[in-house]
Amino acid sequence: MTADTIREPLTRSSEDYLKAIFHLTQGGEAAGTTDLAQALDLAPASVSGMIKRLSEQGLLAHEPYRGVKLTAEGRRIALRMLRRHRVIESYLVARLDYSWDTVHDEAERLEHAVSDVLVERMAAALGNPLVDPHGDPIPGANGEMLELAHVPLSEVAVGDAVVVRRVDSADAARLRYIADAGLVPGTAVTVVDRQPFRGPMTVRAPSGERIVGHDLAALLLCSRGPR
Amino acid sequence: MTADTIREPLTRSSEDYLKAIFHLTQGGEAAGTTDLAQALDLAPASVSGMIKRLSEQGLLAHEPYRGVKLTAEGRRIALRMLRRHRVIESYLVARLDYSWDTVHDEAERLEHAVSDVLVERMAAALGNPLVDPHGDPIPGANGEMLELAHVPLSEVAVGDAVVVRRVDSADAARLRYIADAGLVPGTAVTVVDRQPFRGPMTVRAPSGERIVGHDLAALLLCSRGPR
DNA sequence: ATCAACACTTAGGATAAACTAAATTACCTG
DNA sequence: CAGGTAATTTAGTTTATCCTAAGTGTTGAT
Repeated sequence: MTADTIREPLTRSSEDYLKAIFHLTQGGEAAGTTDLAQALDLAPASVSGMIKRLSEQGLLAHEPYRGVKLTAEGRRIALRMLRRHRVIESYLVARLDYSWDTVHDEAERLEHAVSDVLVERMAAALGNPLVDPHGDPIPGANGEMLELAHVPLSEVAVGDAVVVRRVDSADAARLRYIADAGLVPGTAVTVVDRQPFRGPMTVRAPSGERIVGHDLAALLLCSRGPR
Repeated sequence: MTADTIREPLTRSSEDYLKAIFHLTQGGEAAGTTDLAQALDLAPASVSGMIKRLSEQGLLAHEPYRGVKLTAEGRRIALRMLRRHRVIESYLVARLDYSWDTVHDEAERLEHAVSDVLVERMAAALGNPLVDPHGDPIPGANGEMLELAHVPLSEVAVGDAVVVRRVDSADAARLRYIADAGLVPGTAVTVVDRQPFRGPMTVRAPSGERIVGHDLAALLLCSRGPR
Protein backbone atom coordinates (compact mmCIF):
# COMPACT_ATOMS: atom_id res chain seq x y z
CA MET A 1 0.00 0.00 0.00
CA THR A 2 2.75 2.38 0.92
CA ALA A 3 4.72 1.25 -2.10
CA ASP A 4 3.61 3.68 -4.74
CA THR A 5 3.65 7.12 -3.21
CA ILE A 6 1.99 9.85 -5.18
CA ARG A 7 5.01 11.38 -6.80
CA GLU A 8 4.88 15.07 -7.37
CA PRO A 9 6.46 16.20 -10.62
CA LEU A 10 10.20 16.65 -10.48
CA THR A 11 11.81 20.00 -11.00
CA ARG A 12 14.13 20.71 -13.88
CA SER A 13 17.05 20.68 -11.49
CA SER A 14 16.16 17.28 -10.12
CA GLU A 15 15.88 15.88 -13.62
CA ASP A 16 19.27 17.29 -14.50
CA TYR A 17 20.85 15.78 -11.40
CA LEU A 18 19.42 12.35 -12.17
CA LYS A 19 20.63 12.52 -15.75
CA ALA A 20 24.11 13.56 -14.68
CA ILE A 21 24.26 10.82 -12.05
CA PHE A 22 23.17 8.29 -14.62
CA HIS A 23 26.06 9.26 -16.86
CA LEU A 24 28.60 9.34 -14.05
CA THR A 25 27.59 5.93 -12.76
CA GLN A 26 27.62 4.21 -16.14
CA GLY A 27 30.88 2.53 -15.16
CA GLY A 28 29.31 1.01 -12.07
CA GLU A 29 31.06 3.31 -9.61
CA ALA A 30 29.14 5.62 -7.32
CA ALA A 31 29.23 9.28 -8.38
CA GLY A 32 31.14 11.68 -6.14
CA THR A 33 29.81 15.04 -5.05
CA THR A 34 32.63 16.94 -6.71
CA ASP A 35 32.27 15.10 -10.01
CA LEU A 36 28.58 15.87 -9.99
CA ALA A 37 29.24 19.49 -9.14
CA GLN A 38 31.62 19.70 -12.06
CA ALA A 39 29.21 18.00 -14.44
CA LEU A 40 26.41 20.36 -13.46
CA ASP A 41 28.59 23.43 -13.05
CA LEU A 42 27.52 24.01 -9.47
CA ALA A 43 29.28 24.39 -6.16
CA PRO A 44 29.81 21.08 -4.33
CA ALA A 45 27.84 22.35 -1.34
CA SER A 46 24.80 22.89 -3.56
CA VAL A 47 25.09 19.34 -4.76
CA SER A 48 25.22 18.01 -1.20
CA GLY A 49 21.93 19.75 -0.55
CA MET A 50 20.20 18.36 -3.60
CA ILE A 51 21.54 14.87 -2.92
CA LYS A 52 19.83 14.99 0.43
CA ARG A 53 16.51 16.02 -1.13
CA LEU A 54 16.64 13.43 -3.89
CA SER A 55 17.60 10.71 -1.41
CA GLU A 56 14.60 11.60 0.73
CA GLN A 57 12.46 11.21 -2.37
CA GLY A 58 13.85 7.71 -2.85
CA LEU A 59 15.58 8.48 -6.11
CA LEU A 60 19.15 8.15 -4.88
CA ALA A 61 21.09 5.83 -2.60
CA HIS A 62 23.55 8.02 -0.77
CA GLU A 63 26.43 6.80 1.35
CA PRO A 64 27.81 9.92 3.00
CA TYR A 65 31.35 10.65 1.87
CA ARG A 66 31.08 7.67 -0.49
CA GLY A 67 28.94 8.98 -3.31
CA VAL A 68 25.54 8.29 -4.80
CA LYS A 69 23.89 5.77 -7.07
CA LEU A 70 20.45 5.80 -8.58
CA THR A 71 17.68 3.72 -7.07
CA ALA A 72 15.50 1.72 -9.47
CA GLU A 73 13.06 4.62 -9.53
CA GLY A 74 15.79 7.19 -10.05
CA ARG A 75 17.16 5.14 -12.88
CA ARG A 76 13.74 4.84 -14.45
CA ILE A 77 13.42 8.61 -14.49
CA ALA A 78 16.95 9.12 -15.80
CA LEU A 79 16.26 6.74 -18.66
CA ARG A 80 13.06 8.56 -19.43
CA MET A 81 15.00 11.81 -19.65
CA LEU A 82 17.62 10.16 -21.84
CA ARG A 83 14.93 8.85 -24.15
CA ARG A 84 13.40 12.30 -24.36
CA HIS A 85 16.69 13.93 -25.09
CA ARG A 86 17.67 11.52 -27.80
CA VAL A 87 14.29 11.34 -29.45
CA ILE A 88 14.16 15.14 -29.54
CA GLU A 89 17.64 15.35 -31.03
CA SER A 90 16.73 12.78 -33.64
CA TYR A 91 13.54 14.59 -34.54
CA LEU A 92 15.11 18.01 -34.79
CA VAL A 93 17.87 16.72 -37.05
CA ALA A 94 15.55 14.66 -39.23
CA ARG A 95 12.66 17.09 -39.54
CA LEU A 96 13.73 20.57 -38.63
CA ASP A 97 17.07 20.84 -40.25
CA TYR A 98 19.21 20.93 -37.14
CA SER A 99 22.81 19.86 -37.41
CA TRP A 100 24.24 17.42 -34.95
CA ASP A 101 26.47 20.03 -33.36
CA THR A 102 23.71 22.52 -32.56
CA VAL A 103 20.97 20.16 -31.53
CA HIS A 104 22.18 19.35 -28.05
CA ASP A 105 21.34 22.65 -26.36
CA GLU A 106 17.87 22.80 -27.83
CA ALA A 107 17.15 19.25 -26.67
CA GLU A 108 18.56 20.06 -23.27
CA ARG A 109 15.80 22.61 -22.73
CA LEU A 110 12.99 20.80 -24.48
CA GLU A 111 13.47 17.53 -22.65
CA HIS A 112 12.06 19.13 -19.51
CA ALA A 113 9.00 20.54 -21.24
CA VAL A 114 7.70 17.86 -23.60
CA SER A 115 4.96 15.43 -22.61
CA ASP A 116 5.28 11.67 -22.98
CA VAL A 117 2.72 11.88 -25.74
CA LEU A 118 4.84 14.28 -27.75
CA VAL A 119 7.97 12.17 -27.33
CA GLU A 120 6.13 9.11 -28.58
CA ARG A 121 4.69 11.04 -31.52
CA MET A 122 8.13 12.23 -32.52
CA ALA A 123 9.61 8.77 -32.14
CA ALA A 124 6.78 7.26 -34.18
CA ALA A 125 7.17 9.90 -36.88
CA LEU A 126 10.77 8.75 -37.30
CA GLY A 127 9.90 5.06 -37.25
CA ASN A 128 11.07 4.52 -33.67
CA PRO A 129 14.78 4.89 -34.24
CA LEU A 130 17.19 2.95 -32.03
CA VAL A 131 20.03 5.46 -32.09
CA ASP A 132 20.23 9.23 -32.20
CA PRO A 133 22.29 11.39 -34.58
CA HIS A 134 25.41 10.89 -32.49
CA GLY A 135 24.94 7.13 -32.57
CA ASP A 136 23.86 7.00 -28.95
CA PRO A 137 21.26 4.33 -28.28
CA ILE A 138 17.75 5.61 -27.50
CA PRO A 139 16.18 3.88 -24.49
CA GLY A 140 12.78 2.37 -25.22
CA ALA A 141 9.60 3.75 -23.68
CA ASN A 142 9.95 1.07 -21.00
CA GLY A 143 13.56 1.81 -20.25
CA GLU A 144 15.22 -1.03 -22.13
CA MET A 145 18.25 0.06 -24.10
CA LEU A 146 20.20 -1.43 -26.91
CA GLU A 147 23.63 -2.19 -25.50
CA LEU A 148 26.30 -2.39 -28.10
CA ALA A 149 29.84 -3.62 -27.73
CA HIS A 150 31.73 -0.66 -29.08
CA VAL A 151 35.46 -0.11 -28.98
CA PRO A 152 37.04 3.33 -28.83
CA LEU A 153 38.97 4.02 -32.00
CA SER A 154 41.92 4.75 -29.73
CA GLU A 155 42.11 1.05 -28.91
CA VAL A 156 41.79 -0.43 -32.35
CA ALA A 157 44.95 -2.21 -33.55
CA VAL A 158 46.93 -1.17 -36.60
CA GLY A 159 45.57 -2.80 -39.72
CA ASP A 160 42.11 -3.35 -38.32
CA ALA A 161 39.06 -2.05 -40.18
CA VAL A 162 36.10 -0.75 -38.14
CA VAL A 163 33.04 1.42 -38.55
CA VAL A 164 32.50 4.55 -36.47
CA ARG A 165 29.18 4.05 -34.70
CA ARG A 166 28.94 6.65 -32.05
CA VAL A 167 30.53 9.93 -31.00
CA ASP A 168 30.72 10.46 -27.28
CA SER A 169 30.70 14.26 -27.10
CA ALA A 170 28.20 17.07 -26.80
CA ASP A 171 30.69 19.81 -27.63
CA ALA A 172 29.59 21.67 -30.74
CA ALA A 173 33.07 22.69 -31.93
CA ARG A 174 34.37 19.16 -31.55
CA LEU A 175 31.39 17.70 -33.35
CA ARG A 176 31.84 20.12 -36.23
CA TYR A 177 35.49 19.15 -36.44
CA ILE A 178 34.59 15.48 -36.55
CA ALA A 179 32.02 16.06 -39.27
CA ASP A 180 34.55 18.11 -41.27
CA ALA A 181 37.08 15.31 -40.95
CA GLY A 182 34.51 12.91 -42.41
CA LEU A 183 34.33 10.69 -39.33
CA VAL A 184 30.61 10.72 -38.57
CA PRO A 185 28.82 7.55 -37.42
CA GLY A 186 28.56 5.04 -40.26
CA THR A 187 32.01 5.82 -41.65
CA ALA A 188 34.31 2.84 -42.30
CA VAL A 189 37.90 3.47 -41.25
CA THR A 190 41.11 1.45 -41.24
CA VAL A 191 43.87 2.09 -38.73
CA VAL A 192 47.09 2.75 -40.61
CA ASP A 193 49.36 3.76 -37.77
CA ARG A 194 49.40 4.29 -34.04
CA GLN A 195 51.87 6.21 -31.92
CA PRO A 196 52.43 4.94 -28.38
CA PHE A 197 51.92 6.90 -25.13
CA ARG A 198 48.53 8.30 -26.04
CA GLY A 199 49.97 9.68 -29.22
CA PRO A 200 48.06 10.35 -32.43
CA MET A 201 46.96 7.68 -34.86
CA THR A 202 46.53 7.66 -38.61
CA VAL A 203 43.38 6.25 -40.15
CA ARG A 204 42.18 5.80 -43.69
CA ALA A 205 38.62 6.98 -44.21
CA PRO A 206 36.59 7.44 -47.39
CA SER A 207 37.45 11.13 -47.18
CA GLY A 208 41.18 10.38 -47.13
CA GLU A 209 43.90 9.72 -44.57
CA ARG A 210 43.42 11.51 -41.26
CA ILE A 211 45.64 12.00 -38.27
CA VAL A 212 43.55 11.73 -35.13
CA GLY A 213 44.72 12.70 -31.64
CA HIS A 214 44.32 10.15 -28.89
CA ASP A 215 41.69 12.04 -26.93
CA LEU A 216 39.52 12.50 -29.97
CA ALA A 217 39.99 8.87 -31.00
CA ALA A 218 38.81 7.84 -27.55
CA LEU A 219 35.46 9.53 -28.25
CA LEU A 220 34.90 7.69 -31.53
CA LEU A 221 33.24 4.42 -30.59
CA CYS A 222 33.53 1.78 -33.28
CA SER A 223 32.30 -1.68 -34.15
CA ARG A 224 33.82 -4.34 -36.35
CA GLY A 225 30.64 -5.90 -37.68
CA PRO A 226 27.59 -4.38 -39.27
CA ARG A 227 26.63 -2.87 -35.92
CA MET B 1 23.69 54.84 -23.21
CA THR B 2 21.50 53.77 -20.32
CA ALA B 3 18.73 52.95 -22.77
CA ASP B 4 19.36 49.31 -23.50
CA THR B 5 19.98 47.57 -20.24
CA ILE B 6 21.34 44.08 -20.47
CA ARG B 7 18.19 42.14 -19.93
CA GLU B 8 18.56 38.91 -18.07
CA PRO B 9 16.34 36.13 -19.34
CA LEU B 10 12.82 36.20 -17.96
CA THR B 11 11.49 33.43 -15.80
CA ARG B 12 8.60 31.25 -16.85
CA SER B 13 6.40 33.04 -14.34
CA SER B 14 7.24 36.44 -15.74
CA GLU B 15 6.47 35.25 -19.24
CA ASP B 16 3.13 33.90 -18.10
CA TYR B 17 2.24 37.16 -16.39
CA LEU B 18 3.06 39.17 -19.51
CA LYS B 19 1.01 36.87 -21.68
CA ALA B 20 -1.97 37.05 -19.33
CA ILE B 21 -1.73 40.83 -19.12
CA PHE B 22 -1.60 41.04 -22.89
CA HIS B 23 -4.85 39.11 -23.15
CA LEU B 24 -6.58 41.05 -20.38
CA THR B 25 -5.65 44.40 -21.87
CA GLN B 26 -6.74 43.56 -25.41
CA GLY B 27 -9.81 45.74 -24.90
CA GLY B 28 -7.68 48.76 -24.06
CA GLU B 29 -8.48 48.70 -20.34
CA ALA B 30 -5.80 48.23 -17.71
CA ALA B 31 -5.75 44.77 -16.13
CA GLY B 32 -6.77 44.54 -12.48
CA THR B 33 -4.85 42.55 -9.90
CA THR B 34 -7.78 40.27 -9.15
CA ASP B 35 -8.48 39.54 -12.80
CA LEU B 36 -4.84 38.67 -13.28
CA ALA B 37 -4.86 36.50 -10.19
CA GLN B 38 -7.87 34.66 -11.53
CA ALA B 39 -6.33 34.23 -14.98
CA LEU B 40 -3.14 32.84 -13.50
CA ASP B 41 -4.81 30.91 -10.68
CA LEU B 42 -2.78 32.66 -8.00
CA ALA B 43 -3.56 34.64 -4.87
CA PRO B 44 -3.98 38.39 -5.51
CA ALA B 45 -1.17 39.16 -3.08
CA SER B 46 1.24 37.11 -5.16
CA VAL B 47 0.24 39.07 -8.21
CA SER B 48 0.85 42.37 -6.43
CA GLY B 49 4.38 41.22 -5.71
CA MET B 50 5.12 40.17 -9.26
CA ILE B 51 3.61 43.38 -10.64
CA LYS B 52 6.11 45.30 -8.59
CA ARG B 53 9.02 43.26 -9.93
CA LEU B 54 7.92 43.46 -13.54
CA SER B 55 7.34 47.20 -13.22
CA GLU B 56 10.85 47.66 -11.87
CA GLN B 57 12.09 45.78 -14.93
CA GLY B 58 10.28 48.25 -17.14
CA LEU B 59 7.86 45.72 -18.57
CA LEU B 60 4.70 47.06 -16.96
CA ALA B 61 3.16 50.44 -16.26
CA HIS B 62 1.47 50.15 -12.90
CA GLU B 63 -0.89 52.67 -11.38
CA PRO B 64 -1.48 51.45 -7.82
CA TYR B 65 -5.09 50.45 -7.27
CA ARG B 66 -5.76 51.19 -10.94
CA GLY B 67 -4.24 48.22 -12.73
CA VAL B 68 -1.40 47.51 -15.14
CA LYS B 69 -0.69 47.87 -18.82
CA LEU B 70 2.27 46.58 -20.78
CA THR B 71 5.09 48.91 -21.75
CA ALA B 72 6.37 48.71 -25.31
CA GLU B 73 9.04 46.26 -24.15
CA GLY B 74 6.54 44.19 -22.19
CA ARG B 75 4.29 44.08 -25.20
CA ARG B 76 7.16 43.00 -27.41
CA ILE B 77 7.86 40.06 -25.11
CA ALA B 78 4.18 39.14 -24.84
CA LEU B 79 3.88 39.08 -28.61
CA ARG B 80 6.96 36.92 -28.85
CA MET B 81 5.35 34.44 -26.46
CA LEU B 82 2.13 34.56 -28.41
CA ARG B 83 3.99 33.85 -31.62
CA ARG B 84 5.73 30.92 -30.00
CA HIS B 85 2.55 29.51 -28.63
CA ARG B 86 0.67 29.74 -31.88
CA VAL B 87 3.49 28.52 -34.08
CA ILE B 88 3.96 25.53 -31.78
CA GLU B 89 0.25 24.75 -31.85
CA SER B 90 0.21 24.99 -35.61
CA TYR B 91 3.21 22.72 -35.96
CA LEU B 92 1.95 20.08 -33.56
CA VAL B 93 -1.39 19.90 -35.32
CA ALA B 94 0.07 19.89 -38.82
CA ARG B 95 3.00 17.57 -38.27
CA LEU B 96 2.54 15.55 -35.12
CA ASP B 97 -1.08 14.63 -35.27
CA TYR B 98 -2.31 16.74 -32.38
CA SER B 99 -5.96 17.70 -32.30
CA TRP B 100 -6.91 21.30 -31.69
CA ASP B 101 -8.41 20.51 -28.30
CA THR B 102 -5.30 18.85 -26.86
CA VAL B 103 -2.62 21.05 -28.31
CA HIS B 104 -2.96 23.99 -25.96
CA ASP B 105 -1.41 22.45 -22.86
CA GLU B 106 1.57 21.09 -24.74
CA ALA B 107 2.23 24.48 -26.32
CA GLU B 108 1.82 26.13 -22.95
CA ARG B 109 4.86 24.27 -21.66
CA LEU B 110 6.94 24.28 -24.83
CA GLU B 111 6.63 28.01 -25.41
CA HIS B 112 8.96 28.62 -22.47
CA ALA B 113 11.58 26.18 -23.68
CA VAL B 114 11.97 26.61 -27.42
CA SER B 115 14.63 28.83 -28.95
CA ASP B 116 13.86 31.51 -31.51
CA VAL B 117 15.64 29.35 -34.06
CA LEU B 118 13.30 26.45 -33.46
CA VAL B 119 10.20 28.63 -33.65
CA GLU B 120 11.35 30.03 -36.98
CA ARG B 121 12.16 26.55 -38.29
CA MET B 122 8.71 25.32 -37.36
CA ALA B 123 7.05 28.36 -38.89
CA ALA B 124 9.09 27.97 -42.08
CA ALA B 125 8.28 24.26 -42.29
CA LEU B 126 4.61 25.21 -42.39
CA GLY B 127 5.09 28.00 -44.91
CA ASN B 128 4.84 30.78 -42.31
CA PRO B 129 1.14 30.48 -41.52
CA LEU B 130 -0.78 33.60 -40.49
CA VAL B 131 -3.30 31.91 -38.24
CA ASP B 132 -3.15 28.93 -35.88
CA PRO B 133 -5.53 25.94 -35.73
CA HIS B 134 -8.04 27.96 -33.71
CA GLY B 135 -7.97 30.73 -36.27
CA ASP B 136 -6.03 33.05 -33.96
CA PRO B 137 -3.61 35.27 -35.85
CA ILE B 138 0.08 34.47 -35.38
CA PRO B 139 2.20 37.56 -34.67
CA GLY B 140 5.13 37.94 -37.04
CA ALA B 141 8.73 37.57 -35.89
CA ASN B 142 8.80 41.36 -35.53
CA GLY B 143 5.58 41.59 -33.55
CA GLU B 144 3.24 42.75 -36.29
CA MET B 145 -0.06 40.94 -36.26
CA LEU B 146 -2.82 40.48 -38.75
CA GLU B 147 -5.84 42.25 -37.30
CA LEU B 148 -9.09 41.00 -38.64
CA ALA B 149 -12.53 42.51 -38.24
CA HIS B 150 -14.40 39.54 -36.88
CA VAL B 151 -17.92 39.49 -35.52
CA PRO B 152 -19.06 37.07 -32.84
CA LEU B 153 -21.66 34.70 -34.22
CA SER B 154 -23.85 35.83 -31.34
CA GLU B 155 -24.19 39.23 -33.03
CA VAL B 156 -24.89 38.14 -36.57
CA ALA B 157 -28.42 39.02 -37.76
CA VAL B 158 -31.00 36.46 -38.82
CA GLY B 159 -30.64 35.61 -42.47
CA ASP B 160 -26.99 36.63 -42.68
CA ALA B 161 -24.39 34.21 -43.99
CA VAL B 162 -20.92 34.25 -42.45
CA VAL B 163 -17.86 32.03 -42.16
CA VAL B 164 -16.50 30.91 -38.79
CA ARG B 165 -12.92 32.13 -38.66
CA ARG B 166 -11.77 31.79 -35.14
CA VAL B 167 -12.71 30.07 -31.91
CA ASP B 168 -11.90 32.04 -28.80
CA SER B 169 -11.45 29.25 -26.28
CA ALA B 170 -8.71 27.05 -24.93
CA ASP B 171 -11.03 24.64 -23.15
CA ALA B 172 -10.58 21.14 -24.55
CA ALA B 173 -14.12 19.91 -23.89
CA ARG B 174 -15.63 22.98 -25.48
CA LEU B 175 -13.37 22.69 -28.50
CA ARG B 176 -14.29 19.06 -28.95
CA TYR B 177 -17.95 19.98 -28.78
CA ILE B 178 -17.48 22.65 -31.43
CA ALA B 179 -15.65 20.26 -33.71
CA ASP B 180 -18.36 17.63 -33.23
CA ALA B 181 -20.99 20.21 -34.12
CA GLY B 182 -19.13 20.90 -37.35
CA LEU B 183 -18.39 24.53 -36.55
CA VAL B 184 -14.60 24.67 -36.92
CA PRO B 185 -12.91 27.68 -38.54
CA GLY B 186 -13.63 27.78 -42.27
CA THR B 187 -17.21 26.60 -41.92
CA ALA B 188 -19.89 28.69 -43.68
CA VAL B 189 -23.02 29.18 -41.61
CA THR B 190 -26.31 31.01 -42.05
CA VAL B 191 -28.27 32.34 -39.09
CA VAL B 192 -31.77 30.93 -39.22
CA ASP B 193 -33.16 32.15 -35.95
CA ARG B 194 -32.19 34.12 -32.86
CA GLN B 195 -33.87 34.19 -29.48
CA PRO B 196 -33.62 37.46 -27.54
CA PHE B 197 -32.12 37.97 -24.07
CA ARG B 198 -28.96 36.02 -24.73
CA GLY B 199 -31.02 33.07 -25.79
CA PRO B 200 -29.91 30.35 -28.21
CA MET B 201 -29.72 30.79 -31.95
CA THR B 202 -30.26 28.39 -34.81
CA VAL B 203 -27.75 28.22 -37.64
CA ARG B 204 -27.51 26.20 -40.81
CA ALA B 205 -24.08 24.66 -41.37
CA PRO B 206 -22.90 22.12 -43.93
CA SER B 207 -23.33 19.50 -41.20
CA GLY B 208 -26.98 20.44 -40.73
CA GLU B 209 -29.00 22.80 -38.54
CA ARG B 210 -27.55 23.48 -35.13
CA ILE B 211 -28.89 25.20 -32.06
CA VAL B 212 -26.12 27.19 -30.47
CA GLY B 213 -26.26 28.77 -27.01
CA HIS B 214 -25.42 32.44 -26.69
CA ASP B 215 -22.20 31.99 -24.75
CA LEU B 216 -20.83 29.53 -27.23
CA ALA B 217 -21.90 31.71 -30.16
CA ALA B 218 -19.99 34.59 -28.59
CA LEU B 219 -16.78 32.55 -28.89
CA LEU B 220 -17.25 31.84 -32.59
CA LEU B 221 -15.75 34.79 -34.41
CA CYS B 222 -16.94 35.15 -37.97
CA SER B 223 -16.32 37.16 -41.10
CA ARG B 224 -18.63 37.94 -43.99
CA GLY B 225 -16.07 38.04 -46.77
CA PRO B 226 -13.41 35.56 -47.76
CA ARG B 227 -11.46 36.47 -44.61
C1' DA C 1 -21.75 61.94 3.59
C1' DT C 2 -20.93 57.71 5.35
C1' DC C 3 -19.87 52.98 5.34
C1' DA C 4 -19.94 48.30 3.76
C1' DA C 5 -18.07 45.55 0.28
C1' DC C 6 -14.66 44.73 -2.59
C1' DA C 7 -10.07 45.48 -4.61
C1' DC C 8 -5.55 46.08 -3.70
C1' DT C 9 -1.19 46.25 -1.14
C1' DT C 10 1.88 45.25 2.69
C1' DA C 11 3.90 42.21 6.03
C1' DG C 12 5.69 38.10 7.23
C1' DG C 13 6.56 33.24 6.32
C1' DA C 14 7.49 28.87 3.43
C1' DT C 15 10.06 26.31 -0.07
C1' DA C 16 13.49 25.32 -3.68
C1' DA C 17 17.82 25.93 -5.21
C1' DA C 18 21.66 28.29 -5.49
C1' DC C 19 25.87 30.50 -3.00
C1' DT C 20 30.18 31.18 0.50
C1' DA C 21 32.56 29.96 4.52
C1' DA C 22 33.56 26.83 7.94
C1' DA C 23 33.72 22.28 9.84
C1' DT C 24 34.26 17.43 9.23
C1' DT C 25 35.74 13.04 7.17
C1' DA C 26 38.70 10.06 4.30
C1' DC C 27 42.81 8.74 2.68
C1' DC C 28 47.54 8.81 1.32
C1' DT C 29 52.30 9.67 2.30
C1' DG C 30 56.23 9.79 4.69
C1' DC D 1 50.42 6.31 12.51
C1' DA D 2 50.43 11.40 12.31
C1' DG D 3 49.38 15.07 9.36
C1' DG D 4 48.14 17.25 5.39
C1' DT D 5 45.26 17.50 1.43
C1' DA D 6 41.26 16.84 -0.90
C1' DA D 7 36.48 15.60 -0.74
C1' DT D 8 32.32 16.23 1.54
C1' DT D 9 28.94 18.07 4.57
C1' DT D 10 26.86 21.65 7.52
C1' DA D 11 25.55 26.30 8.55
C1' DG D 12 23.84 30.41 7.25
C1' DT D 13 22.52 33.69 3.40
C1' DT D 14 20.26 35.03 -1.03
C1' DT D 15 16.75 35.17 -4.64
C1' DA D 16 12.39 34.03 -6.75
C1' DT D 17 7.86 32.87 -6.15
C1' DC D 18 4.31 31.51 -3.84
C1' DC D 19 1.17 31.70 0.42
C1' DT D 20 -2.05 33.72 4.45
C1' DA D 21 -3.39 37.39 7.29
C1' DA D 22 -3.90 41.97 8.05
C1' DG D 23 -4.23 46.63 6.71
C1' DT D 24 -5.46 50.34 3.22
C1' DG D 25 -7.88 52.47 -0.68
C1' DT D 26 -12.10 53.03 -3.68
C1' DT D 27 -16.67 53.30 -4.63
C1' DG D 28 -21.56 52.83 -4.86
C1' DA D 29 -25.83 52.70 -2.22
C1' DT D 30 -28.45 54.62 1.06
